[in-house]
Amino acid sequence: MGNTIGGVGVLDKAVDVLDALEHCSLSLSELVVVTGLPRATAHRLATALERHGLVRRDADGRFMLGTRLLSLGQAAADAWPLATAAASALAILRDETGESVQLFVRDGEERVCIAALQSLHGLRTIVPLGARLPLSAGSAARILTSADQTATGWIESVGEREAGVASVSAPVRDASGRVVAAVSVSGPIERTSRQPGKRYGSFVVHAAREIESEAGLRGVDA
Amino acid sequence: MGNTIGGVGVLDKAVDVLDALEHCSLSLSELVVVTGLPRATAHRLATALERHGLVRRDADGRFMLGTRLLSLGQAAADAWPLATAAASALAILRDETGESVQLFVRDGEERVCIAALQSLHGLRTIVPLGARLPLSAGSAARILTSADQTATGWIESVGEREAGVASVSAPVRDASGRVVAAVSVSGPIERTSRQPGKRYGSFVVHAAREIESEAGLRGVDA
DNA sequence: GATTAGTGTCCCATTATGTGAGACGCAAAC
DNA sequence: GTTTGCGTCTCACATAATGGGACACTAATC
Repeated sequence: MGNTIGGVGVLDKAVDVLDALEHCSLSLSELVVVTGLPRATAHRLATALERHGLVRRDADGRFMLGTRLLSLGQAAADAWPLATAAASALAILRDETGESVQLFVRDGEERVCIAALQSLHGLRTIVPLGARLPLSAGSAARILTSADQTATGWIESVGEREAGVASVSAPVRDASGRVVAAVSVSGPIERTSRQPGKRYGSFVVHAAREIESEAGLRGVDA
Repeated sequence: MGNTIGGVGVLDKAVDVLDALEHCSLSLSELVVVTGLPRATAHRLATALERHGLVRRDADGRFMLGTRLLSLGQAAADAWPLATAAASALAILRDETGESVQLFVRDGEERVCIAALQSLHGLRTIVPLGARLPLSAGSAARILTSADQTATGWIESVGEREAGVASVSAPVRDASGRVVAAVSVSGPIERTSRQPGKRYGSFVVHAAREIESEAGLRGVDA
């Protein structure tokens, strides 16, 4: 009733408030505009969230995301054993290739970046931790959607998800062979060339094996 | 009505659910036990949270923190300009001292770790990002509570907050001189000695100055 | 096979709960 | 002084959350 989309219950509205605060701090009035909630309601929800540390206020009284989200975010990251297991392998991969590297998992009809390290170059691809990307484009997306073994063990895409960006991805599989994640290297076409797989493919595949053994997915190391 | 403490509204109960899931994944029945909520209510809340990505379910249907918290956590971290500004100074401090380093800010009657790098030693202090520590103990706590200038510019504590752990902290101040954060180095007494300030004090103070100029708190660099 | 105990899911009458227009106090701007 | 904006709080109202209990299902136990 009233609200356009995605918000009828208290909880939905509360999430709307958090969403609104995700990108920048907001005064109450701004919050009202962004969320479309009545002033009194927005105020009540925001202060309720503040009571739980999910929202905090700066010196000027503006609302912003609270510190509780730091620990919850950290805990959510820990809930993916893969992400921690992949840390060192990703660091090595980043150093080997010099480009940004990511670890994606499927989550519903999207893919989520659960670990990422950025390239040290000035010009680089940036995929922030927690970013939700479509399952319809990008080499990692194809890894996560197709159950097939690729002949090479990796898949490349050039300018598919975003213009000027190329990427190579390899599947991370569990003991039963199911794809549980995708490791990716991505960077500007100018550096990666139009055959990124040729250059980075073997590194990515090796990183995937490394992650599997580190996470204990494949039993014994090899 | 009903619930013991801290939960009467939907929102409070929803937060209870998130709290319950912070440390481990839970089946519905376990969630019921932990939160004290009726089965139907716990189920409704958990699935509602799932709809928003704040909760997800593994293959067995167990509830755990969702991927949405990754991006919210990331956004919450970005909301502290200090944390990002401090990144390089903290890395240098960690390398100089070899010990774990943290950046704390006051949040209500607690202090929160908004940035941390762990020592590379096997034996090390671990203060996870987002950790909430008391304002009553530890060198960083004293920095955040006392507005005074210390003669040395740093404060040390030995075995105060936790046995066997010593730490040195220095204040990070804004343009008006108000303490906005505390930089800390902490490690096992065996390595830091009982006078950690002597060894690390100047490094910590220098890091604090570095963070101030990087964050633009002090106007011109110096 | 029948029984029991344990899941997760869903319904629906009841009422507790959140609602939001409007009043209020306080600044700063005009 | 007046006006305009802000955040905050109240309170009669009815919407929206509630939770006991029914249901389907699986896995032990008899």
